[in-house]
Amino acid sequence: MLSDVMEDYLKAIYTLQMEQGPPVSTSDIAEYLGKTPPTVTSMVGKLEDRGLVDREKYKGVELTTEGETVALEVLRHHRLLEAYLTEHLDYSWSEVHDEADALEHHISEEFEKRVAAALGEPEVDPHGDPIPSADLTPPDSSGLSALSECGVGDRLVVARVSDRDPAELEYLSEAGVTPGTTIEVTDIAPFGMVTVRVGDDGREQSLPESVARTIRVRPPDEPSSEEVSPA
Amino acid sequence: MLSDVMEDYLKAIYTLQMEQGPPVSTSDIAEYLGKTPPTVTSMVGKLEDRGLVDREKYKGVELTTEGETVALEVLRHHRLLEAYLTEHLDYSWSEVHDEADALEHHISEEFEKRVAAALGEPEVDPHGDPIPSADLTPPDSSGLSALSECGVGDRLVVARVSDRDPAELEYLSEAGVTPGTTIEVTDIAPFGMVTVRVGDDGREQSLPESVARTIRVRPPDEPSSEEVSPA
DNA sequence: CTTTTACTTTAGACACATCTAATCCGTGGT
DNA sequence: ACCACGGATTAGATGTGTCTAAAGTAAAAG
Repeated sequence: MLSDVMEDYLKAIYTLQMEQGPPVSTSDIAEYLGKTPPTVTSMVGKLEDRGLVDREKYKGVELTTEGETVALEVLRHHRLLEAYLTEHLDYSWSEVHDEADALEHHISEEFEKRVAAALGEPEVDPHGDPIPSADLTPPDSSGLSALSECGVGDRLVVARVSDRDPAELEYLSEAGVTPGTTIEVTDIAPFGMVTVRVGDDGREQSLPESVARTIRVRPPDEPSSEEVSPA
Repeated sequence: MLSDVMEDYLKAIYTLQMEQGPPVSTSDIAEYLGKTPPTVTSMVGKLEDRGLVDREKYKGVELTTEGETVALEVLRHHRLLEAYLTEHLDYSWSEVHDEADALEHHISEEFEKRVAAALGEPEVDPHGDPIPSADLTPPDSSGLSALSECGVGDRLVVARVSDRDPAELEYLSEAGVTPGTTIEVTDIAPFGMVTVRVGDDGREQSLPESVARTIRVRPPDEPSSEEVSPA
């Protein structure tokens, strides 16, 4: 049996691994979770004892296959909940994260199944994040790049936005920068501020580098993917 | 801030007070929650420090108004969840209790509001238990009696059944003994076994005293109440 | 090659919820 | 009245997750 807290650590390590690749440092985990580094050291030790992470002292940690499976399970819960709350309980895009965080550890396998069925076995959540499949094979996120890495003139489709900061989500929602929307980069300022033309109505919108870094984009058209359709 | 565990204690004390009236004994709480008596003594002390229960040592405890409000809030969550799971996620009558127990401590006020709205502000859950109103005034359960206290020949309407034992619920569901159903007591055996004719199809069903004690009934017809209608 | 600096880990403490073992009421039986 | 017995409480220990303060390590800067 794994505690809620352990699940949170595994989810955090997974997320950080996705963002920066392994190994993940103690202080990054601490900052991500709002804990102190000694707390993280202690917890990571317990996770190692259970075979959920590999660790090299003073270097960092990496999820084992088993640890990754747990993280994917939690992430599946989280993202199914986000999708369900948005679709069936009238939550807005920016409200769902905290609710899903609170509930993700406490739903049964049965609940997970029924929510997935009610949604029609979706493959992405409202933010565009991929929902791990029921068999918990790692989802493939290749083919995406960060908006902050793109150049002026690039035409792109928004694939994913971060769900961590409600204020940022609110802003992006207003701006029309949502998964499935086509955008074009019109300017990049020296300090990283990216300006984009959004969708068909030609609105221009500037985004600080810190935000652009959290937006994942893919090339437009090319009939390869499926799910997202501009509403 | 109150822990999940404290909420469970308050809910347990509330339930026991409803069943047997105050004060509630340490060992009854311990048995209800599956804890040992010293654990309960210790927890009850903390609840007293916070002004949630009144206690007389070696006698028992009773909820304060504040403690009762917390219990009602938790109960409202629990019963709204039971109703929602049954109505919108295809749960059966007997499956909902454990899921609701796990989730009741972790839903936000917002979630509570939206679930209540999605259900049309219901006043009873699927077992017939009254759902405390949003303002948390104590629900009125007068006018109900236990099936085990009734006499041969009585015609009654089932008002509530206990949601504690899934096997019992399964059995009652099979038997057609559900809230809103009209029944007639046809026999009472010396050791308390009650036999009833159920609904319109004249099936007879015998229920041990331990079960009959958990079924609450009210007199039939008399246009006074509203919500339950035999489906 | 040494020193500084940034980060990590160890040490020690605390709060919570739980247990077992031992002690302590209070009441019902004699 | 007394005493015994059942139930309640105290005492003391355990496990988890957290913190602050102190010590340790590794890598960059001089």
